Amino acid sequence: MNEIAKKLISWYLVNKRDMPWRNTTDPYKIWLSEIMLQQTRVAQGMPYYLSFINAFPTVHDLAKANEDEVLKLWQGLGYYSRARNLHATAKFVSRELNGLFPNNYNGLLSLKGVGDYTASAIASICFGEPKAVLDGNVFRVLSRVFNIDTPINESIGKKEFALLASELLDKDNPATYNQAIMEFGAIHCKPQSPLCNNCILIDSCQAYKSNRVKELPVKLKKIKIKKVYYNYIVPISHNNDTVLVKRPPKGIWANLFEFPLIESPKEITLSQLVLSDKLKQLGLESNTPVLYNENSIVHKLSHRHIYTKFWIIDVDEISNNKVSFTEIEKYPVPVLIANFIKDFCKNN
DNA sequence: AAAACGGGGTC
DNA sequence: GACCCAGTTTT
Repeated sequence: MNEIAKKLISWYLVNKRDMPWRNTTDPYKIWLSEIMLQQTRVAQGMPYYLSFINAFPTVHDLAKANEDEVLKLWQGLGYYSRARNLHATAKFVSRELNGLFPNNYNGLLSLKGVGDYTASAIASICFGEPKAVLDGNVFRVLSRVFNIDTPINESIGKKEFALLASELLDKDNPATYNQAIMEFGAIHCKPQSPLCNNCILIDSCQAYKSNRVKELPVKLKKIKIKKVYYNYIVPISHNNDTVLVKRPPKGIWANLFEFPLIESPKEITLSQLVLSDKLKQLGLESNTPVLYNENSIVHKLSHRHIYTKFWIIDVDEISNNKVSFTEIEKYPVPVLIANFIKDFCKNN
């Protein structure tokens, strides 16, 4: 075993955090944890993992659920295609594979929602297959230890780091090694304020030697944030019913529920809202909308800022997509909508 | 190769 | 405000 792998594993055995998915090699649990932790911090994913295992102890239980139930439990975790792919894969494994997950990298890679990282993680942790994981932590640790400034989000960089990662892998113990380098990146070789003054790799770290730790890893192509303007129409009937509609199966918040939505190129006023014939299409032209929030609520996602206004309309009766406020919490909704419902119910 | 896809933590 | 997180899929 190479010297760096040896040090990482020694460090890991002493410093690893105790996590529920670290006490098992059950592919179902490892798979679930890996999907949940894609682009997600452990602290954020943990409560979701526990509630999923509680609700769906086996892949068969998850397979039997409705997609709405799965999305509801996923609510707030983001990247909802993960939840839909999770459910689809559970149904596939339960029904087509007799509940047995593929036991190798290539088989795992064919599952929906399982890419190179996740297939490597499951294959190594559950089956001891010598595949090196390459995630944000590994990019960071390797870029620093070897002082590599190739951009990690371009294909040339991915190839270079993938080669290096597989060379460094301890092929006799890929499960421990992979978790060790990720854990080391997560809690020691952190993005900001890495703990260089007390580091097991201090003698090996080329970036530290060159005082370049802060600059690594290099990532190019900053994402551009788009502004969008959402006007939600919230009908309220006398007996406390409202309307929720299901979003389309593609795009942001796919298959989640929301109030009827009118998008506009910029913020609009009441008169502009009434002029739009959308209200007519919705059959909600009986009464005048009342703006609920004086200032637009800015909901910030990584790639867009959503400027949101909620408009309340009193109506006599609701014909389509009727939802009672007493049952509204059963529907999976974006955090933006959940926040509104919470605030609205507090004040009414 | 680039864009789309969430929400929350940290500095 | 900018960056990042146990990335994958679609365009």
